Amino acid sequence: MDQETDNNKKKLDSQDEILLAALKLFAEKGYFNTSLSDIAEAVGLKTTSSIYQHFKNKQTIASALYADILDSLSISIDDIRRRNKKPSEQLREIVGLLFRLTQTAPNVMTFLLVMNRHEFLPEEKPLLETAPFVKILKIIQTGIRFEEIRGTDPLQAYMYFFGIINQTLRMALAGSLAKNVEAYQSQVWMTAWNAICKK
Amino acid sequence: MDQETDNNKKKLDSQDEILLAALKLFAEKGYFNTSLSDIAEAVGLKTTSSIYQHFKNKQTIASALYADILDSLSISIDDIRRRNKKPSEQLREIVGLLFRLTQTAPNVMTFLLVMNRHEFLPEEKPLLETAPFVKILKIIQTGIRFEEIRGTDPLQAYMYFFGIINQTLRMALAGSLAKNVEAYQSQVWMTAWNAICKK
DNA sequence: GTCTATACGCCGATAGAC
DNA sequence: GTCTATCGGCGTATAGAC
Repeated sequence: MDQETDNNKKKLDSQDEILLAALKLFAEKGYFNTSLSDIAEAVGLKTTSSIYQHFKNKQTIASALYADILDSLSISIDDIRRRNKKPSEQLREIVGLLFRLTQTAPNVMTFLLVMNRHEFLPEEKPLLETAPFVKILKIIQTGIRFEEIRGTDPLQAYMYFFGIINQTLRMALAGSLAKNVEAYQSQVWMTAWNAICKK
Repeated sequence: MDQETDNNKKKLDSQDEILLAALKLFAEKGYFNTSLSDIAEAVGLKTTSSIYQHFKNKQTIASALYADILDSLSISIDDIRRRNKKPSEQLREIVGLLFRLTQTAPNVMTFLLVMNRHEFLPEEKPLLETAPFVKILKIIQTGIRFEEIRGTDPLQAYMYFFGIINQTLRMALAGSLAKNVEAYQSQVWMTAWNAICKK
């Protein structure tokens, strides 16, 4: 491995370290309650100056975080669509993914589901207009066309279905649930699916 | 009306003016994006100093706001419980109240449903442990006992029912719905109730 | 009760040495 | 790439005149 590649790798690692630390702090204390000093300290830097080597300012950290999370989510959903044919199966797997993420990467889910991003990222698109969620709406749309899902408005079906799913995940993230999130998964899925399925 | 009463009334009015302006700004821009100067300006004051006549600091404004909203909500729910016997009817009216509030007082609902209060009011109880929501859980509990609502865990029923309700209201507040909120009310109620009722 | 003036601290951000 | 040093600004909060 030549020097340039090594440098690039090192730089990417540093960036990811910062992003990871920022995500954790943002999710735990909120964007406005975490200073660049907090982030610097979390990655073992003595000053905030070094952070500016990787990011223009605090906002771009959050912005990069948002992009990364949406990207990986989008890829996962593409994968799910490829591996499953029926919209019901696709939704079932998406629910599985979200529950798993809530369990293994709660900070990611907190960033997605509980933080008010428009307060610190006013330029970014709302979640619903974002690639992965447009794909989810497409799945629902297909479900309606194939008469797996009732009604005519995909947004309304989304509202019912993910209303239940997201409320469950939010309560899990808030620590309001007695048991492990995944203990609720099958029952929550059934209830949510029942709210939108045909018959 | 004697002078003292007059003074008291004047003072209360000023406080309420500040609270109202703060609520609006908090809901629109977020707590951390609104400064005391913003609030002062909104109520026609030239400096922040005058605000300290009524509130110890910025936090106590938010705190008073939270208390006021929960109080009035609690009173409304008491009223609903008095006027209706069956849990289903009580929940039906609570849904009506929440939809109406979303329409007529969106800032109140934004403060309740979308803001992350723990970020600026870390001492305050989470919504679920709060008087009005304890009462709602009691209603659900009674519904289970009287076999109107299925299942055994009130929290889970809450999750399903208000998952759908709150997601609808949040989307309405975010401007993601095509029509007026109240246009969705009866359909949303049916779907939410169906998710928890004993068939 | 509202104002002027001011203090203080923190944070985001930059310049430049090493 | 990380550091020291430093700046400017904003926001909270206080003291005290009117």
